[in-house]
Amino acid sequence: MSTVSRVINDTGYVSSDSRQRVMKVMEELHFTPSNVARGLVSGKTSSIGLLIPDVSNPFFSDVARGIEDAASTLGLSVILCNSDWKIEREQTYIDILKGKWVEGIVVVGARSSEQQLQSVLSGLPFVLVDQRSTQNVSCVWIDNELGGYIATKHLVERGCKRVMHVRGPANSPSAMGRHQGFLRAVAERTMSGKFISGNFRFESGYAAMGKILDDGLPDGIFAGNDMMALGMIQAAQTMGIKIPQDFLLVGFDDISFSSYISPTLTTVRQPGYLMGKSGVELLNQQIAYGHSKPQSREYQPELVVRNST
Amino acid sequence: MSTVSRVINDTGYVSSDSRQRVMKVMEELHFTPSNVARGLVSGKTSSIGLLIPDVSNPFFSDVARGIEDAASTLGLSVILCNSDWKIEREQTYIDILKGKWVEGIVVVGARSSEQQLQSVLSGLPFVLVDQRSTQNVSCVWIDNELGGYIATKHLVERGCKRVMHVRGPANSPSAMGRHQGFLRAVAERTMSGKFISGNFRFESGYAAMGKILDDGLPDGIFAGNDMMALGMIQAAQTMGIKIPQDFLLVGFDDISFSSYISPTLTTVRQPGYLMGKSGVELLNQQIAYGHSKPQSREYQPELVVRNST
DNA sequence: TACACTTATGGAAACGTTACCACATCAATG
DNA sequence: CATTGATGTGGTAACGTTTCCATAAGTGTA
Repeated sequence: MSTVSRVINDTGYVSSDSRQRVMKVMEELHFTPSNVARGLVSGKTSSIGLLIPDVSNPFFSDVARGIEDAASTLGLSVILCNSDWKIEREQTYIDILKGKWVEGIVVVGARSSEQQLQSVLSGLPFVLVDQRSTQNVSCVWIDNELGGYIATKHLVERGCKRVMHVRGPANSPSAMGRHQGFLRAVAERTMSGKFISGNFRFESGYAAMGKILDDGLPDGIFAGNDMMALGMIQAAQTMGIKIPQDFLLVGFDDISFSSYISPTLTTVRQPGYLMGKSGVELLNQQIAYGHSKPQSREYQPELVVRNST
Repeated sequence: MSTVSRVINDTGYVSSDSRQRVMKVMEELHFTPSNVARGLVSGKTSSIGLLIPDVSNPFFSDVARGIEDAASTLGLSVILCNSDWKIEREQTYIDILKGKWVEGIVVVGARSSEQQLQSVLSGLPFVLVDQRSTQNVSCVWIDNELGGYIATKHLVERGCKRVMHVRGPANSPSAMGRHQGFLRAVAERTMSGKFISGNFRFESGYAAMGKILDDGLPDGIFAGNDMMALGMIQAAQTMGIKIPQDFLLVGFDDISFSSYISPTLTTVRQPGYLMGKSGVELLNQQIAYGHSKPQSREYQPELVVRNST
């Protein structure tokens, strides 16, 4: 019924008499308008997709929370998709999301290349979060290179002579950026910058500590993220190595646990919640204003000094 | 076109000639069938709602991951809703989810009463996770009372004479159960069981440590969850109190950080991932087999002994 | 030949909305 | 009085599928 539609959407002319009658009946029948039917006719489903490696990872769960909060404010629902960093799962989820006519997708820390995403999504708005765009795509990111530089410089300024980096996985742009920042800071002082590779997980930080000890302990270590730093702290504790007495340690991310652990961890803050929130805002602009020019939002990495240095 | 539908759903009679032609065209046009239209006609949207207090909380993000994995296996998408423990937001989200015709809802650690949920959902399948049902509703839970008992008994067996409990918020059934288990264990030894209240967050554990010190330090503390236990560890460290030398500490949940911190935390394990997974399985049974008898799945709390005791 | 059954195809209704158009009433204006 | 504009109401097509029905050709059997 047209009049019912007008009442629900508060559009057009409706006499207050009809309005009241309609409202009363809706109340009685516990009537909830169908978003599905609405979506079919209008093409707007008020849903967006969230493609993220793993919500149970503390950094990503922060991002996810920011995304859901912002989306909720805009009246958008979020469909959660965990890709586990697998391109194949990313593609599968994208197909599903397309079938659901989501209005856009927030892609967090994806493995698929931008070309892949663009071609698969074929026109569906999307935003990259925690990843810089080289093409013409909206994105939210921080300058990982600068972050790596800041972290390393902090170690040097604290008087470290031999610094090391435990970097993230080879195929991660973030890990790459931080590593380059590390190398730049090291080069400035004509120091050598040794590094070993991890996978961003606690266990790999724990394991790294063993390898490092074999090579002789440096006096400063920059860990590619907080989870690995926590692993290193735990390993050091087990080995009787003291932080910051025996070496200084800097992490990256500033997940909440970094300030809950002992020693509290000096780290480079990445505002996950905010980045998620911004991602949705940019996405919403694309959705609302059609194919406007893609925008990027860059956050500055920020050193948070705590007890580990 | 009927034939296209038959090809897509692999149903009815289609000549291999037509099938090939249809598939070829679908390929060329990058055709993805619309779940929205499908949902409208069939009433099945292949989506479920996830109503959870806060995904950025480590225990819940584990649960959420379990839920998404299980749902994905069953071909269901998950719509994420963070309620922040607010009844009002729970209700709002439920209305939204109903409008979206989700096939069911997994309700994790809700504040709304079962009666409220049942009346608002009016027939829509749902499952309670991390909460026991007193009505006739499917649920996945652990015996919090037993968990509290085990934790406290462990302290007593380790030789504690004066034990205390830092419990969770008054309106949380989990907090209540654990507290009761604590009281039972204490009563068995005719000990007095003092307690103070927190809100399950790190900060409240940190704050609790201060109050406890004013009253004189007990030799064993059972914290209502791991986050508060971590807060207490951190506070103790600041105050120069040593764990387990000065007092023993037991937590609850076994979030991953409990084994990443120093001292590693003795705790009562609650299998969040599995509980989420089971929740979806029970929900799916309700969805698939109509209103079959509600089932409940109970997990046993399990003591994990580490260095804090 | 006549009948039944299998295989194959397309037409039409239905799902629950919204957008658009047609129409009706009433008051104000010239 | 005729015209205009504001106000209000209901009919109908459309969105993209699936389900059901009608139809038709081909094959085997009595």
